[in-house]
Amino acid sequence: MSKYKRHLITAALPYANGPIHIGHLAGVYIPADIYVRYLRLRGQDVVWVCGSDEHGVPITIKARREGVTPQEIVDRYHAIIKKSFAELGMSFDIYSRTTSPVHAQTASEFFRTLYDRGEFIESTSQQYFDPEAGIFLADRYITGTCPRCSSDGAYGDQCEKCGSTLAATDLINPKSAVTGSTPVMRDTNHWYLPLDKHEAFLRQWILEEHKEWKTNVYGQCKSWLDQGLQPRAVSRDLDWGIPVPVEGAEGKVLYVWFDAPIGYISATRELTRDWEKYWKDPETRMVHFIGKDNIVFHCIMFPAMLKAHGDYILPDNVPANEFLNLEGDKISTSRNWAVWLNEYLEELPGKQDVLRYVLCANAPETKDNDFTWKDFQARNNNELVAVLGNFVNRALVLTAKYWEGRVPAAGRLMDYDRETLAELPKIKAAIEENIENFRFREALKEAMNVARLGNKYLADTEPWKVVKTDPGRVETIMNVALQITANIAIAIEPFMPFTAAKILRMLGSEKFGWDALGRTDLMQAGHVTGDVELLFEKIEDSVVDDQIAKLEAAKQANEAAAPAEAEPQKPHVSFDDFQRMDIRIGTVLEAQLVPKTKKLMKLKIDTGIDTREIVSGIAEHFTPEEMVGKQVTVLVNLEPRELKGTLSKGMVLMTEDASGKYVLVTPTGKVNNGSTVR
RNA sequence: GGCGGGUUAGCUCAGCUGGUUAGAGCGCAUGAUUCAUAAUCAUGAGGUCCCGAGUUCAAGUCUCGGACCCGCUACCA
Repeated sequence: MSKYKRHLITAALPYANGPIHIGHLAGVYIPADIYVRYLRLRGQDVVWVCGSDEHGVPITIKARREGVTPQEIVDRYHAIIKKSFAELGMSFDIYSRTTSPVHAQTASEFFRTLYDRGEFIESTSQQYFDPEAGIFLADRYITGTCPRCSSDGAYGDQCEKCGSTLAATDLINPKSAVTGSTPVMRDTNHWYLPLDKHEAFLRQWILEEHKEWKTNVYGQCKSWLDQGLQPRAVSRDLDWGIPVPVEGAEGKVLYVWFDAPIGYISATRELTRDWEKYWKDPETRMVHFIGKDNIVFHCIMFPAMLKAHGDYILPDNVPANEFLNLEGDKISTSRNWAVWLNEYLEELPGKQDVLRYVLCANAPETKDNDFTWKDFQARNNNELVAVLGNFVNRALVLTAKYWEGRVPAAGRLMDYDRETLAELPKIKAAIEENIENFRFREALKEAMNVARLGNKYLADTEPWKVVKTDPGRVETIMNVALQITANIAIAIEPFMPFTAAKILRMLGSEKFGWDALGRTDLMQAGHVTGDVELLFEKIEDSVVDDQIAKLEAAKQANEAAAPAEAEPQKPHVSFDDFQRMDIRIGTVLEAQLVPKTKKLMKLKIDTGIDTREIVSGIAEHFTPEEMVGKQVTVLVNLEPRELKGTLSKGMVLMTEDASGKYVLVTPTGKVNNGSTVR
């Protein structure tokens, strides 16, 4: 750390299509906040930037589904996210957004610089253009008749009826899904960042020079590098995003993964005129806090972009965390299986530090971890209340009782006093060592050891007894206890800033710097402490029971209300089109898993016409045993296709339930094999 | 299937470059204590370190094979 003059810390930009949940917090924001607060306490020059990631396709889809503009979607979630972060005490220097004008300018300039230097591969192709909307159409926004199976409603990238992978130009009678008008062919360009060109550099930089990165990060990078990097497209045909700053690129925007990391730069630029020294001076140390899903973008793609640009520094470390589960299940927005930060803050007011503590103590640093409300309660009651809150309370209550809140003078220290106080610098060193190596849960444990030390000290010295025989000795004991209390306020500040502030209020002290940690003269004799209050309160069973019940209820309500997610209707087909499909009822005679695949099952089906083999992607939802004997609905004249060595002749029709499990479409009564569906 | 990560006490996790009786917090048991939100302190009981083979004087730690879990990716017509 010492060889750097300043620090630039980034936390992954949350995607503005939903609120923040505990998984985001435990994986990214709480560790980052701890790290930043620590650096600031040490008096380091540090800038922490973040903001909402507001471009990309999912936001446009959500907007369309709700019948509002993408801007309305991102405005809504940006506001929610920003507010809840602030309430939790996330100490960003700036929380910006990628729809800001500064970002548009920054991202454009960045792209343009690479473009002008010839860092992109430009690939020209013929692509459909919607003359009515005035935009190029992404493949998926074109529909038409499939050249293979003649069905209507095929998409420009593939036909969902026959499964053929198509080029949009193959479609017969193409239509724009945006306006319904007939698109025309025009030349269009896309830009690719040739990652392969930077492979040698990346290999050296990561695999040789950053062996200290976390094993998951290093391993993931090595895996990508060993497989060989490919050019990656950095533009998309979309009307939501930063326009590609090149003449004739109407209707094209920067790919969200090109755009988003530049958001870090933009945010810094919005924050300070001095932004360049944070991004371009090699004496700046940059650290990206992210989740494991972002490793490739932050370790391969963004560094390649920065390197191609040439002026920028590269990250010194990318401490990616694993994922947090909730009550044994994956956190899922679509299934509403999550603890949302904005709701937590409303329902458990004043408990910011409890959440910060629990999520840090249980952070998924090396592997996926589980958050349970029972654990939340236990950590609050058995650790925060019993160990930390209790010690601070004991020290202050005794002081209030014996000397009306006046700090007593320390007399002659006994060996045990000295030994106890000598622990403080050791704990300080341990916290530093752990935080600097991104081991926050261990660091937090060390910080809590200060309170444990205090509890033990009081139990061993027994001031409540000694006061009857040797009041002078008790003055020394309580002085020591109060020094320990002041040390706690410093040690926990990065982790639990609200509690640290509360302790300082109770002590009647101003904030100490990190260097004060370990000192034993923080509380001066005669100083009068403030009013004593409880740091934490016990959490009753009913509180966590309510939260668990809420989770279950939300999940069930979500499943019941599943139709809200129904796909929009596809374009009309003619009766003739429908009649071309030959759908029959058949019976499964045999079923077996296809070896070396996860999803495929080979079925032998009596269709009434014949007995044929069909390979179906249902192995994760059914066992072969339960398939045998079932009547199923089969599209029998689907063009045969070879799958894993078997010619699959037809398709078994399925739907899925709210949880995503496949459900067979079958007649309600027994019918003859070969009966047609019409 | 390919690749990455993981598998250590009831629970959640540490164990760095292989080396004495494998650690911590919580939980549990017993005892002490009463200043404190019945909180605290001490002591203790809990482990075939996923399985198998190998290298080594010595393996939780290295090598090979296998099982299971989580990601990314391919297969889903």
